[in-house]
Amino acid sequence: MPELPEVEVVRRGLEAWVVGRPLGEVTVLNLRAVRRHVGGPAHFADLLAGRTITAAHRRGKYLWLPLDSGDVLLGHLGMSGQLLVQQPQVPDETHLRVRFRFADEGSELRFVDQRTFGGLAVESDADGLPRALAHIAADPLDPDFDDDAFAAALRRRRTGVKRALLDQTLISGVGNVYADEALWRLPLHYARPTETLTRAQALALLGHIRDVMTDALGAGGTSFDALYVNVNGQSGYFDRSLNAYGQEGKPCVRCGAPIRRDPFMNRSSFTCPHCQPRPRRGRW
DNA sequence: CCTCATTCCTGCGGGC
DNA sequence: TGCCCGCAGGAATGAG
Repeated sequence: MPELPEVEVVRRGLEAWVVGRPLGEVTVLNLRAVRRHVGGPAHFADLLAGRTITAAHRRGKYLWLPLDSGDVLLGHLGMSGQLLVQQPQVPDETHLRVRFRFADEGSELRFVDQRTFGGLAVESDADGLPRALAHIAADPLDPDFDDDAFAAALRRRRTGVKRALLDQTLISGVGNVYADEALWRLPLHYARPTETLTRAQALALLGHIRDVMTDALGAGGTSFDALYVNVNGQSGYFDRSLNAYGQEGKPCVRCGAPIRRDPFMNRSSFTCPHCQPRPRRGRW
Protein backbone atom coordinates (compact mmCIF):
# COMPACT_ATOMS: atom_id res chain seq x y z
CA MET A 1 0.00 0.00 0.00
CA PRO A 2 -0.84 2.53 -1.12
CA GLU A 3 -2.62 0.21 -3.51
CA LEU A 4 -5.01 0.92 -6.36
CA PRO A 5 -7.79 2.67 -4.37
CA GLU A 6 -5.36 4.96 -2.54
CA VAL A 7 -3.55 5.82 -5.78
CA GLU A 8 -6.86 6.53 -7.49
CA VAL A 9 -7.79 8.91 -4.67
CA VAL A 10 -4.53 10.76 -5.35
CA ARG A 11 -5.14 10.76 -9.11
CA ARG A 12 -8.53 12.39 -8.62
CA GLY A 13 -6.94 15.04 -6.46
CA LEU A 14 -4.32 15.78 -9.08
CA GLU A 15 -7.02 16.01 -11.73
CA ALA A 16 -8.85 18.58 -9.62
CA TRP A 17 -5.89 20.64 -8.44
CA VAL A 18 -3.00 20.57 -10.92
CA VAL A 19 -4.31 19.65 -14.38
CA GLY A 20 -4.32 22.68 -16.65
CA ARG A 21 -1.71 24.59 -14.63
CA PRO A 22 1.71 25.63 -16.02
CA LEU A 23 4.67 24.53 -13.90
CA GLY A 24 7.21 26.99 -12.60
CA GLU A 25 10.42 26.00 -10.85
CA VAL A 26 10.91 22.32 -10.00
CA THR A 27 13.35 21.47 -7.20
CA VAL A 28 14.72 17.98 -6.49
CA LEU A 29 15.73 17.76 -2.83
CA ASN A 30 16.56 14.05 -2.79
CA LEU A 31 18.41 12.18 -5.53
CA ARG A 32 16.83 8.85 -4.80
CA ALA A 33 13.37 10.26 -5.54
CA VAL A 34 14.31 10.63 -9.23
CA ARG A 35 16.59 7.59 -9.53
CA ARG A 36 14.44 6.22 -12.36
CA HIS A 37 14.98 9.37 -14.39
CA VAL A 38 17.86 8.47 -16.69
CA GLY A 39 19.11 12.03 -17.28
CA GLY A 40 19.57 12.96 -13.62
CA PRO A 41 17.84 15.54 -11.39
CA ALA A 42 18.77 18.69 -13.33
CA HIS A 43 17.50 17.19 -16.56
CA PHE A 44 14.33 16.10 -14.77
CA ALA A 45 13.66 19.64 -13.55
CA ASP A 46 14.49 21.22 -16.93
CA LEU A 47 12.02 19.02 -18.78
CA LEU A 48 9.23 20.13 -16.43
CA ALA A 49 9.75 23.86 -15.89
CA GLY A 50 7.28 25.91 -17.94
CA ARG A 51 5.27 22.91 -19.13
CA THR A 52 1.54 22.59 -18.54
CA ILE A 53 0.04 19.42 -17.05
CA THR A 54 -2.76 18.29 -19.35
CA ALA A 55 -4.25 15.22 -17.62
CA ALA A 56 -3.90 12.73 -14.74
CA HIS A 57 -3.83 9.01 -15.52
CA ARG A 58 -3.32 5.80 -13.55
CA ARG A 59 -2.64 2.14 -14.22
CA GLY A 60 -2.50 -0.10 -11.17
CA LYS A 61 -0.36 1.78 -8.65
CA TYR A 62 1.37 4.01 -11.21
CA LEU A 63 0.37 7.60 -11.95
CA TRP A 64 1.34 9.74 -14.92
CA LEU A 65 0.74 13.34 -15.86
CA PRO A 66 1.02 14.17 -19.59
CA LEU A 67 2.58 17.55 -20.37
CA ASP A 68 2.02 19.94 -23.26
CA SER A 69 5.58 19.16 -24.40
CA GLY A 70 4.61 15.60 -25.24
CA ASP A 71 6.54 14.22 -22.26
CA VAL A 72 4.88 12.63 -19.25
CA LEU A 73 5.69 12.90 -15.56
CA LEU A 74 5.54 9.34 -14.25
CA GLY A 75 5.27 8.48 -10.56
CA HIS A 76 4.94 5.63 -8.10
CA LEU A 77 4.21 6.23 -4.42
CA GLY A 78 6.00 3.09 -3.26
CA MET A 79 5.36 2.44 0.41
CA SER A 80 5.17 5.92 1.83
CA GLY A 81 4.97 8.39 -1.04
CA GLN A 82 2.54 11.31 -0.95
CA LEU A 83 1.64 13.92 -3.54
CA LEU A 84 0.40 16.92 -1.60
CA VAL A 85 -1.11 20.16 -2.85
CA GLN A 86 0.13 22.78 -0.38
CA GLN A 87 0.11 26.53 -0.11
CA PRO A 88 3.66 27.85 -0.64
CA GLN A 89 3.86 29.34 2.85
CA VAL A 90 3.33 25.95 4.50
CA PRO A 91 6.68 24.83 6.01
CA ASP A 92 8.50 22.03 4.20
CA GLU A 93 7.62 18.51 5.29
CA THR A 94 10.45 16.51 6.92
CA HIS A 95 10.57 14.11 4.00
CA LEU A 96 9.93 16.55 1.16
CA ARG A 97 11.75 15.09 -1.87
CA VAL A 98 10.57 17.16 -4.87
CA ARG A 99 8.81 20.53 -5.01
CA PHE A 100 6.79 21.65 -8.02
CA ARG A 101 5.98 25.35 -8.11
CA PHE A 102 3.45 26.67 -10.60
CA ALA A 103 3.74 29.74 -12.79
CA ASP A 104 0.38 30.97 -11.42
CA GLU A 105 2.04 31.25 -7.98
CA GLY A 106 -0.86 29.38 -6.38
CA SER A 107 -0.60 26.13 -4.48
CA GLU A 108 2.45 23.95 -5.11
CA LEU A 109 2.71 20.22 -5.59
CA ARG A 110 5.01 18.35 -3.19
CA PHE A 111 6.31 14.81 -3.42
CA VAL A 112 6.89 13.68 0.16
CA ASP A 113 8.25 10.19 0.82
CA GLN A 114 9.58 8.90 4.13
CA ARG A 115 11.03 5.59 2.95
CA THR A 116 11.88 6.60 -0.62
CA PHE A 117 10.55 3.43 -2.18
CA GLY A 118 8.57 5.69 -4.47
CA GLY A 119 9.93 7.82 -7.26
CA LEU A 120 9.32 10.16 -10.19
CA ALA A 121 10.65 10.34 -13.74
CA VAL A 122 9.99 12.20 -16.96
CA GLU A 123 9.85 10.23 -20.16
CA SER A 124 8.81 10.95 -23.71
CA ASP A 125 5.22 10.19 -24.58
CA ALA A 126 4.51 6.69 -25.83
CA ASP A 127 1.13 7.43 -27.39
CA GLY A 128 -1.08 6.37 -24.50
CA LEU A 129 0.85 4.19 -22.10
CA PRO A 130 4.32 5.28 -20.87
CA ARG A 131 7.01 2.88 -22.07
CA ALA A 132 8.12 2.16 -18.53
CA LEU A 133 4.67 0.64 -17.89
CA ALA A 134 4.67 -1.70 -20.87
CA HIS A 135 5.10 -4.70 -18.57
CA ILE A 136 2.40 -3.59 -16.09
CA ALA A 137 -0.87 -5.44 -16.63
CA ALA A 138 -4.23 -3.69 -16.84
CA ASP A 139 -5.87 -3.21 -13.46
CA PRO A 140 -9.25 -4.64 -12.47
CA LEU A 141 -11.02 -1.26 -12.67
CA ASP A 142 -9.80 -0.70 -16.25
CA PRO A 143 -12.74 -1.06 -18.71
CA ASP A 144 -10.35 -2.89 -21.05
CA PHE A 145 -9.43 -5.52 -18.45
CA ASP A 146 -9.93 -8.98 -20.00
CA ASP A 147 -11.57 -11.17 -17.35
CA ASP A 148 -11.33 -14.42 -19.32
CA ALA A 149 -7.69 -13.86 -20.20
CA PHE A 150 -6.93 -13.15 -16.53
CA ALA A 151 -8.68 -16.33 -15.37
CA ALA A 152 -6.80 -18.39 -17.93
CA ALA A 153 -3.43 -16.79 -17.12
CA LEU A 154 -3.97 -17.23 -13.38
CA ARG A 155 -4.71 -20.94 -13.82
CA ARG A 156 -1.61 -21.37 -16.01
CA ARG A 157 0.61 -20.16 -13.20
CA ARG A 158 2.45 -22.67 -11.01
CA THR A 159 2.50 -20.81 -7.73
CA GLY A 160 0.32 -19.81 -4.77
CA VAL A 161 -2.70 -17.66 -5.55
CA LYS A 162 -1.57 -14.66 -3.48
CA ARG A 163 1.88 -14.63 -5.06
CA ALA A 164 0.13 -14.45 -8.41
CA LEU A 165 -2.14 -11.59 -7.31
CA LEU A 166 0.87 -9.55 -6.20
CA ASP A 167 2.53 -10.01 -9.60
CA GLN A 168 1.86 -6.72 -11.39
CA THR A 169 2.46 -8.32 -14.80
CA LEU A 170 -0.61 -10.53 -14.29
CA ILE A 171 -2.99 -8.02 -12.68
CA SER A 172 -1.92 -4.60 -11.44
CA GLY A 173 -2.99 -2.53 -8.46
CA VAL A 174 -3.34 -5.39 -5.97
CA GLY A 175 -1.08 -5.27 -2.90
CA ASN A 176 -0.94 -7.06 0.41
CA VAL A 177 -4.05 -5.44 1.90
CA TYR A 178 -6.53 -6.00 -0.93
CA ALA A 179 -5.14 -9.44 -1.75
CA ASP A 180 -5.84 -10.58 1.82
CA GLU A 181 -9.28 -8.96 1.82
CA ALA A 182 -10.36 -10.49 -1.51
CA LEU A 183 -9.10 -13.94 -0.48
CA TRP A 184 -10.99 -13.66 2.82
CA ARG A 185 -14.18 -12.74 0.97
CA LEU A 186 -14.10 -15.74 -1.41
CA PRO A 187 -12.88 -17.40 0.90
CA LEU A 188 -9.60 -18.98 -0.16
CA HIS A 189 -6.22 -19.58 1.47
CA TYR A 190 -3.31 -17.53 0.09
CA ALA A 191 -1.21 -20.65 -0.59
CA ARG A 192 -3.80 -22.36 -2.77
CA PRO A 193 -1.99 -23.56 -5.91
CA THR A 194 -3.18 -21.54 -8.88
CA GLU A 195 -3.42 -24.61 -11.09
CA THR A 196 -6.11 -26.08 -8.82
CA LEU A 197 -8.46 -23.11 -9.21
CA THR A 198 -11.52 -23.58 -11.36
CA ARG A 199 -12.33 -20.91 -13.93
CA ALA A 200 -15.35 -19.98 -11.82
CA GLN A 201 -13.18 -19.52 -8.73
CA ALA A 202 -10.73 -17.36 -10.65
CA LEU A 203 -13.57 -15.16 -11.89
CA ALA A 204 -15.12 -15.00 -8.43
CA LEU A 205 -11.79 -13.91 -6.98
CA LEU A 206 -11.57 -11.17 -9.58
CA GLY A 207 -15.08 -10.08 -8.64
CA HIS A 208 -14.10 -9.82 -4.98
CA ILE A 209 -11.01 -7.81 -5.86
CA ARG A 210 -13.21 -5.37 -7.78
CA ASP A 211 -15.78 -5.21 -4.99
CA VAL A 212 -13.31 -4.57 -2.18
CA MET A 213 -11.46 -1.95 -4.21
CA THR A 214 -14.68 -0.19 -5.12
CA ASP A 215 -15.78 -0.23 -1.48
CA ALA A 216 -12.41 1.17 -0.41
CA LEU A 217 -12.58 3.90 -3.03
CA GLY A 218 -15.95 4.93 -1.63
CA ALA A 219 -14.31 5.33 1.77
CA GLY A 220 -11.46 7.42 0.38
CA GLY A 221 -9.00 4.52 0.65
CA THR A 222 -7.35 2.67 3.52
CA SER A 223 -5.14 4.50 5.99
CA PHE A 224 -3.30 2.97 8.93
CA ASP A 225 -1.56 6.18 9.87
CA ALA A 226 -0.86 9.61 8.46
CA LEU A 227 1.21 8.16 5.59
CA TYR A 228 -1.70 7.32 3.30
CA VAL A 229 -3.49 10.50 2.43
CA ASN A 230 -5.08 12.33 -0.46
CA VAL A 231 -3.54 15.44 -2.02
CA ASN A 232 -5.03 17.53 0.79
CA GLY A 233 -3.47 15.38 3.49
CA GLN A 234 -6.70 13.67 4.52
CA SER A 235 -6.94 9.96 5.41
CA GLY A 236 -9.52 7.49 4.09
CA TYR A 237 -11.41 5.31 6.53
CA PHE A 238 -11.62 1.89 4.86
CA ASP A 239 -9.36 0.47 7.61
CA ARG A 240 -12.56 0.25 9.70
CA SER A 241 -14.00 -2.16 7.13
CA LEU A 242 -11.06 -4.57 6.90
CA ASN A 243 -11.98 -8.17 7.70
CA ALA A 244 -8.58 -9.87 7.55
CA TYR A 245 -5.61 -7.56 6.99
CA GLY A 246 -4.15 -6.38 10.29
CA GLN A 247 -6.88 -8.15 12.28
CA GLU A 248 -4.64 -10.73 14.03
CA GLY A 249 -6.37 -12.20 17.08
CA LYS A 250 -9.70 -10.51 16.40
CA PRO A 251 -12.72 -12.74 15.72
CA CYS A 252 -13.56 -13.39 12.08
CA VAL A 253 -16.81 -11.47 11.49
CA ARG A 254 -18.12 -14.47 9.55
CA CYS A 255 -17.40 -17.34 11.96
CA GLY A 256 -15.77 -15.94 15.09
CA ALA A 257 -12.46 -17.80 14.83
CA PRO A 258 -9.45 -15.57 15.65
CA ILE A 259 -7.71 -14.19 12.57
CA ARG A 260 -4.14 -15.44 12.26
CA ARG A 261 -1.02 -13.84 10.86
CA ASP A 262 1.54 -15.87 8.92
CA PRO A 263 4.94 -14.76 7.63
CA PHE A 264 4.70 -14.57 3.84
CA MET A 265 7.17 -13.23 1.28
CA ASN A 266 9.00 -11.12 3.87
CA ARG A 267 5.70 -9.62 4.98
CA SER A 268 2.47 -10.98 6.48
CA SER A 269 -0.67 -12.74 5.40
CA PHE A 270 -3.86 -12.59 7.43
CA THR A 271 -6.45 -15.37 7.20
CA CYS A 272 -9.36 -16.86 9.07
CA PRO A 273 -8.11 -20.36 9.98
CA HIS A 274 -11.66 -21.72 9.81
CA CYS A 275 -12.95 -20.09 6.63
CA GLN A 276 -9.59 -20.24 4.82
CA PRO A 277 -7.94 -23.55 5.79
CA ARG A 278 -4.44 -24.10 4.46
CA PRO A 279 -4.52 -26.37 1.42
CA ARG A 280 -3.02 -29.82 1.89
CA ARG A 281 -1.67 -32.21 -0.68
CA GLY A 282 -4.53 -34.09 -2.29
CA ARG A 283 -7.17 -32.24 -0.34
CA TRP A 284 -8.64 -28.82 -0.91
C1' DC B 1 10.02 -17.90 -20.26
C1' DC B 2 8.99 -18.74 -15.46
C1' DT B 3 9.53 -18.59 -10.47
C1' DC B 4 11.48 -16.78 -6.45
C1' DA B 5 14.82 -14.58 -3.11
C1' DT B 6 17.09 -10.33 -2.36
C1' DT B 7 17.50 -5.47 -1.93
C1' DC B 8 16.38 -0.71 -1.28
C1' DC B 9 14.60 2.80 2.87
C1' DT B 10 13.04 5.12 7.58
C1' DG B 11 10.29 5.34 11.81
C1' DC B 12 8.12 3.01 15.32
C1' DG B 13 7.40 -0.10 19.03
C1' DG B 14 8.57 -4.16 21.81
C1' DG B 15 11.92 -6.45 24.59
C1' DC B 16 15.77 -6.47 27.53
C1' DT C 1 16.59 5.13 29.91
C1' DG C 2 18.54 3.58 25.88
C1' DC C 3 19.76 0.41 22.46
C1' DC C 4 18.87 -3.25 19.21
C1' DC C 5 16.02 -5.64 16.33
C1' DG C 6 11.92 -6.80 13.78
C1' DC C 7 8.46 -5.06 11.02
C1' DA C 8 5.90 -2.32 7.60
C1' DG C 9 6.25 -3.95 1.80
C1' DG C 10 6.27 -2.47 -3.92
C1' DA C 11 8.97 -3.64 -7.53
C1' DA C 12 13.44 -3.95 -9.98
C1' DT C 13 16.95 -7.22 -10.33
C1' DG C 14 19.39 -11.35 -11.09
C1' DA C 15 19.89 -16.30 -10.12
C1' DG C 16 18.53 -20.81 -11.30
